[in-house]
Amino acid sequence: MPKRVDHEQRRRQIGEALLRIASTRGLQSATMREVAAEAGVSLRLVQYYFHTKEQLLLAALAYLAQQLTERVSASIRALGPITSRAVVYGTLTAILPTDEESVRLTRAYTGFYTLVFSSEAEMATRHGATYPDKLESLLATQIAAAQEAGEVVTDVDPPLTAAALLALTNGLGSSVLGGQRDGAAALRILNDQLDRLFHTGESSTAKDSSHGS
Amino acid sequence: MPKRVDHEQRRRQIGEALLRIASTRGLQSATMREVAAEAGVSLRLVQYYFHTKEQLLLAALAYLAQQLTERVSASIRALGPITSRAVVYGTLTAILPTDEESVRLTRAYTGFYTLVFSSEAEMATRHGATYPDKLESLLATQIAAAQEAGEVVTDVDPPLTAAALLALTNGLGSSVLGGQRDGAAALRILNDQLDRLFHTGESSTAKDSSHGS
DNA sequence: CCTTTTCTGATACGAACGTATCATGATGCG
DNA sequence: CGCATCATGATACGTTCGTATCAGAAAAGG
Repeated sequence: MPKRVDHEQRRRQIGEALLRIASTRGLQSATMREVAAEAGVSLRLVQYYFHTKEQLLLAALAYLAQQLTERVSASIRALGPITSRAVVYGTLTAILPTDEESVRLTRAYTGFYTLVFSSEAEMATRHGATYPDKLESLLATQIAAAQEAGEVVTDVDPPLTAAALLALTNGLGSSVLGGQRDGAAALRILNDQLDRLFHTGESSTAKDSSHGS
Repeated sequence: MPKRVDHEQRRRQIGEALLRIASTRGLQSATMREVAAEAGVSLRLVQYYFHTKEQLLLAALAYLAQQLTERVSASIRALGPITSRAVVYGTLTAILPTDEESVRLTRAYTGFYTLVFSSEAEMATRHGATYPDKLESLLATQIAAAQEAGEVVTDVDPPLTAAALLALTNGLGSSVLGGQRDGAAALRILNDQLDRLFHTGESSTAKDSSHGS
C-alpha cells in the first residue's frame, strides 16, 4: 500500500480552497479546475476525493458551517461574563462582516445561500434552513431569559424579536457585502437596535458607547 | 425597408423573459438560448437587439428597477392618506415577498444583487448601490417627519433607524425566499417592529391587530 | 522480489455556453 | 419596378465546464 496520507486533511485542504474562491471570486467561479489550482493539486485529485462536484460543494458547506459555529461561540466566549445580552450581542456581531474573517465567511455563505434557491438544490434541506432556525431559537431563548432578568421589557415577543434581530443582521451583512456601507457602520446600526432592546442605558459594545454617525 | 417593428417593445419582451427566468429558475439559468425560448423568439433575435449578454442583463435590471419603483409607489398610494407611517409601511411591505408579484421581483433582484459582488461587475455602480440608498434616505425623511408629528419618540436616530428597517426587510425577504418562513410570518415580524417604532397603539396593518404566533 | 492495492497524473469527451457568420424574406423609397 | 436595407432564421466556432478513461508510480504483504 502507498504513502497512506491523511484523507480527511486532503479533503479539508480542497474544501478550504473552494471556500477561498467562493469568498473572493464568487461561487460560480469555483470550477473543479480552479479549485484544484487554488488547492495546489491536480484536477484528478479533486475528482479522487470528491466523485462529483455536488459532493465537493456539500463538504465545503459543512466546513463553512463549522467555521461559522466556531466563530459564534468564540465571539460569545470573548465577551467574558455569559449574560443573555452577551450571547445575543456576540452571536449577531459574529455573523456580521466586520473583519477579514467574517467577510470571508459571510461572502462564502451568501454564495451557498443563493445557490440554494436557484438550483432545485437537494442541499437546501441539509443546512440552509436548519442553521438560521437554530440561531433564531437560541436568540429567542436568550431574549426570554433577559426578560426574566428585567433587562428587556416584557411586552416584546421573544421569537418575533429574535427573528427580527437575525434578519436585521443578515440584511446589514448583505449591505456591507454589496458595498453600501462598511462593517463599522453596520455595527453602529445593530448596536443602536440592541440598545433599544436592552434598556440598560449603556451601549452594547465595550469600546465605545456613542453611536453617532 | 421592412416591417418597422417597435424596437423598444421587442427589447422589453426579451428583457421580461429574462426576468421571468431569473425569478423561477435563477439568473444563472438565464442563458441566451433560454431567454430566446422564453420570449418565444429566435436566438438570433436576442443577439440582434442586445449585442452582448451584459447589455441584456443591464437592460433587464433597468426594467426590474422600474417595476420595483412602481410597486413601491403603488403600495404607498393604496394605503390612502399619505402619512409618514403609511409611506414607511407601504415602502417596506412593497419589497417584502408576500404575494406572487413581490416574490417574482425580489427573486430576480436577489439574483442580480449576488451577481454584483461575484463578478467584477461594472454594473454594481449603476444601480446596485444607489437604489437602496434612495430608499433609505426616503425612509429617514419620513421617520424624522413622524418624530415632528409626535408619532415616534425623539430619541431614535432617523438615518440609523431607516437603515435598520430596510436591512430588516431585506433580511426577512431573504428568509422567505430561502424557505425559512412564509410571507405572512415575515409580515408579522415587520409589523411587530413597526408597531414598536410608531407607538400609536394600533397595528400597522388594517386587517389584524394581533401579532401572536 | 513481485504482486496488489492506493494514490496521482495526463488527456479525452460530450454538452452547453456566448458569439460570429452566412443566408434570406420582407418592405418602403426612388 | 427594383434594390437597398431592416429584420429574421439556420448554423458554425471556440471555449469551458463536469466527468470519464487510460495509465503510471509508490509502498505494504507474501
